[in-house]
Amino acid sequence: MRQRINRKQDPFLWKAAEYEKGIRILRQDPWEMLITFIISQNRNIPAIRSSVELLSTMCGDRRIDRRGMEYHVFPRPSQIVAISNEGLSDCRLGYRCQYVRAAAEAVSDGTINLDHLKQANDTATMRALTGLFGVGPKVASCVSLFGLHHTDAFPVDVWMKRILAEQYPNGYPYERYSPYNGIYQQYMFAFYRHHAMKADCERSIGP
DNA sequence: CGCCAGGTGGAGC
DNA sequence: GCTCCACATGGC
Repeated sequence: MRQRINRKQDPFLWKAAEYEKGIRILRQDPWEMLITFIISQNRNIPAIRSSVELLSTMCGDRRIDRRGMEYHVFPRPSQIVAISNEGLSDCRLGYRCQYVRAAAEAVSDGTINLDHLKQANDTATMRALTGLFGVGPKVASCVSLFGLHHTDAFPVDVWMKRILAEQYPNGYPYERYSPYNGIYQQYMFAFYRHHAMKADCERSIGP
């Protein structure tokens, strides 16, 4: 995946790919990606995890692991549709309650078929996903990349906006890197976050 | 306490 | 098209 990155042409991406070469994109479940990324908007990671746990505990199937520990799997669409508004609100979803419900209903009643989108082209996929209430380009591209394995999907969140502004003030060469824009986005994102974290630590604890 | 968080819909231009 | 802004809630 790194072979088409030119060291002199794009030193930032080269270095990011070198540092983060072990990173992998999983083939996660598109339905779970859709709901978790809807939940993720305008929140930090601990708050996102909390809501996903609450939602699963509230209506996901119970299972017992090999050590006898009980846990809940991620709910199916019909299970989320069945939750009352009060129940959804108890998951601390805030104003995203209506987005989660709308998405669950659309998947549940067949308005959108996430599995079919695996074979669809990127444009059709983005159009279908952003047609859902509460799903914009960021969430749609995350579902495409992590859930549908569309390697060219390029999620732009607050961190990617910073990267693009700092490292690519004259524009990012999407065409050059197609169809691997999503893979390279992951290199850049991880690299930037790791260095931002490191910088934060050094500031707070000293050199 | 105030600001920010892996954004989006809606209003106004 | 584009630029503002409200939005619920929690972390720090």
